[in-house]
Amino acid sequence: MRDKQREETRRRVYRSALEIFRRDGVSGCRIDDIAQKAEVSRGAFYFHFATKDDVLIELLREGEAPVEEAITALPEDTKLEKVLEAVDEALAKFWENELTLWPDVTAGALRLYASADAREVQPVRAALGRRFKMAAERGELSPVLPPDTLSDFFLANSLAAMLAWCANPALGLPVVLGGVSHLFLEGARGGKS
Amino acid sequence: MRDKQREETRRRVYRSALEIFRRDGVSGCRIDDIAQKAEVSRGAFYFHFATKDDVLIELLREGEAPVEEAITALPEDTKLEKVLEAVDEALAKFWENELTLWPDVTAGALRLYASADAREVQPVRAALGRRFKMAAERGELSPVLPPDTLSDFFLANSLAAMLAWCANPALGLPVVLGGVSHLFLEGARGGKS
DNA sequence: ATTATCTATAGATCTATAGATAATGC
DNA sequence: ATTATCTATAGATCTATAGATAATGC
Repeated sequence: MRDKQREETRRRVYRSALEIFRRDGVSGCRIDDIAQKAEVSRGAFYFHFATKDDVLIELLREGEAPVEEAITALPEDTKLEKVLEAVDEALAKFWENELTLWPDVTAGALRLYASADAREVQPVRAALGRRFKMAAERGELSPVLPPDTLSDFFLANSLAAMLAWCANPALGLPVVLGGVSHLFLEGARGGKS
Repeated sequence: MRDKQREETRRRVYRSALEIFRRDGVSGCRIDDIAQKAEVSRGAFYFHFATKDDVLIELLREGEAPVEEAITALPEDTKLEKVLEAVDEALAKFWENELTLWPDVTAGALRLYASADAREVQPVRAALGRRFKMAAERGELSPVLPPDTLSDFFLANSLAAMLAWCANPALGLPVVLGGVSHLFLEGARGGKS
């Protein structure tokens, strides 16, 4: 009962915060406005979230779920190329309409990964790492670099692509992600078909 | 005389801000401490820099100069591989000891590039774009993607590599940048030697 | 009775701006 | 005289925390 109440308030604060972020920008908005929309005191915001960035990190975590599901939904022997296509599609679907928030989300993510808490659960990283390993065993990848490293490069690459897309959104997120992935795979294959 | 005075104060505020940023973190530090170290009023900080991020953007701009010089110092017919090596070296030299600041610098850069001011001078982007174009004419690159696009991908790639390096600095920045560039070139060549 | 959730609020810090000072232009 | 640089400070907003309330555990 208490748990339910807390989660309900937390979600209300969370959704209100994202609304206000989209309207006024993350750094420009006032916590008071978020609290007012959620019909709680300003203190309640800080009870649930230490900073504005923590709201964005929760959004980032929610965005990981569909990507992880897209990976695990595929048979284990799926060619890596198809796995990466699925990742791109899931990423694009979730973030395509968050152009305004994405720079701040990334900034928050950076602070998170650079901090000590980076050792927390990273479901997408783990799931994708497994697929890269299997692909390497099937001979789909150049053996020059370890599959773990390649997997991390791929994710960093996609992140960078989304930044590039923010600066110049005309191309559309699916096209940008697809282009970068193609380039990456060419390099990772290292001459192999 | 007035100009000289202003620039001197501005530089003192700039250097003090970076010192305090490194000591207390960007979001954690107080403007008062910066102003006190620079021996000016807090208002003087805001006179020269609208926000803390603007100080970081100035650092980013200063970091572009040595990279641009490293590019233009090479003969025009230098192989692209050598150009990228020079870029990596200049990047690593400037940022290697800024591990603490780099996540915040990137975050500031994102806000800049996502904003309307993104149309400002981007000397590195221009200089590197020229080299990619010349390399394409010499047949060093796959003709699948336009050289401009490849050039932007390379920069985004290096940015992503520096993020990855922040999360896991054990490898050392030159190694990480070199690895990513190698991977990129393999892909950009598209099977060509 | 104890604890988790949230409110109310004091004190810290920031942002915006009116005004002081000294250099510049005429 | 006018303008650019900087200071002083009022008002806005945030952060930290003491205390109220209501659910939980015994």
